[in-house]
Amino acid sequence: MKKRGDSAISPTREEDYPQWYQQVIKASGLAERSAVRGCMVIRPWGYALWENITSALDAMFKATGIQNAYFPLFIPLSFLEKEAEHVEGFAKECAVVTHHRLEKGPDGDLVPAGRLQEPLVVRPTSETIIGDSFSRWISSYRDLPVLINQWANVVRWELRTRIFLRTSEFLWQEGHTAHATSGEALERTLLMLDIYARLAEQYLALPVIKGRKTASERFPGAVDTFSIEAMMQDRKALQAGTSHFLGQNFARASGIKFQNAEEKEEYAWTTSWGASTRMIGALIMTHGDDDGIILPPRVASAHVVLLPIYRSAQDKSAVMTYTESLARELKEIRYHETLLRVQVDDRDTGGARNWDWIKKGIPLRVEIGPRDIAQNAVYLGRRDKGNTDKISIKRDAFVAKLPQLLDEVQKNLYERALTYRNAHTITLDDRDGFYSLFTPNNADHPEIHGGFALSHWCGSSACEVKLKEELGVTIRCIPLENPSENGACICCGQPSKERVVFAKAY
RNA sequence: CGGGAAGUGGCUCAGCCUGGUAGAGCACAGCGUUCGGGACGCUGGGGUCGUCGGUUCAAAUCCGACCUUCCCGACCA
Repeated sequence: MKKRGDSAISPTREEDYPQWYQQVIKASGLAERSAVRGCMVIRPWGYALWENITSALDAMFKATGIQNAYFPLFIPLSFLEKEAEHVEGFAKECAVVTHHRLEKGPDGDLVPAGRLQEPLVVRPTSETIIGDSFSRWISSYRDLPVLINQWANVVRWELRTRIFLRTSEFLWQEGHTAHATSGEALERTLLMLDIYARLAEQYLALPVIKGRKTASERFPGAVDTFSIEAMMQDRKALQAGTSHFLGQNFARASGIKFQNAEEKEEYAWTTSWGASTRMIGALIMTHGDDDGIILPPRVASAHVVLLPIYRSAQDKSAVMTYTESLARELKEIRYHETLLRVQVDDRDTGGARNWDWIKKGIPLRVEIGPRDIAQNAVYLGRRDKGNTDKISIKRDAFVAKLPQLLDEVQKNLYERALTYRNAHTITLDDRDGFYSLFTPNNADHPEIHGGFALSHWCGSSACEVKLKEELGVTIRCIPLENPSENGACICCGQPSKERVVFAKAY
């Protein structure tokens, strides 16, 4: 027997967190790097997870009156030039299409030909092209609100990519709405933020902080940006969804005007909001352990795998019959809004088979052998427990308890994550303590350190810049549910009325 | 884009300093023995050593350029 380490993934989180992240993804079969710079291939196990996330989100959107639509991948360059701050923020890091044909070159290679009169930008986000449609769809207050979402891919030519967290191309949804009043638009902005928080907490088992971004972290062209922020196991913050109140800035840029009930012409008030495949990165880094990823049952690519165990051909036929009948029975069981997703793995690959599923993060593993059949039972392992922590349970009881069992796993994951976040969220008022929290002991190979610091901030961007330069720490958000409290800025000591969340971030 | 490291069968890597046309472990296929177990034995398939160019009788090995990946930083809508 080949000896392996105590854990399936090497290095462990403690040893090298960034490397652990890469290895966990590789071992899980969620995704892999592609031949194209900075772009990933999402494999079936990862795409199933994404589909479960999207269908949950999509249902929540539609429940609030959102309709899906689709807009072009290409945006005329001039569109991006319409909103001044938007130009500032998006001028860089875009893929640009300049030609529309390939011709055979002198060496037999293909060379671009047919130069476009106006270059097309591969959408980094679609405010401008959707705004163009909105400007034609809207002419009266009776046309409002317009509530649109699109599921799409976008391209941002990031300099440093990381699978799921920041890839050149990624999948997301972007919602765009237009309203007759500022108040209604703001309400929509916050409603969508709530939906993201609900998705994170109830489906992904990620505790998040809802908050407002500071001016320097705001979406270019937005009046106000809100986000949900989660803590990863290296104690860095990850923004898992954003919702923007755009005021009338984009309406003005795209000419989205309407006549109000008083017959006066007005610009519409717009919002935009998005969540992406990055959420999968958040899920991996929040729940993963040194044996791989752990999928929360509400979105898991599959809920349970049946692992038949047999020796003789005779055993095999009995075990397979039992396994298949159990699989059929399980597939009928409802779990929240779906049916149970059941896998049967009858490969004869010894113990490696069990480890494969551990690394894939499936919530429940069920072994079925002659011994179990004799007792009309199954042998059950939970991914949120140790890999040898398995129990025998009567088949009937197992079937009856399954949804409840999955909910226990779901709850356990959420509570573990919340406990971790709370343990590393520190209320800090002294500057030295703040600096030591965010300074690693080994600068060349930083250990896991830091956390969320709840500290006062005077409101000046000078202090933000200073802390970012000296510590690499930024204000992740100003929590929405924030008690008013008098204090002194952690950086400059000027008076402050509330605490904000400081952290290192992805 | 700046600093650092690296690119050799699917994966992890050795070989490179001291040039002579490829190795290991894992994975994979077949057979046998096992088996509630990340099993063992035997046999076998698979790589023109990131790309292009240079030096040389000869290059994975030396030189140059480029590409890509990873880490840190800047950037991150």
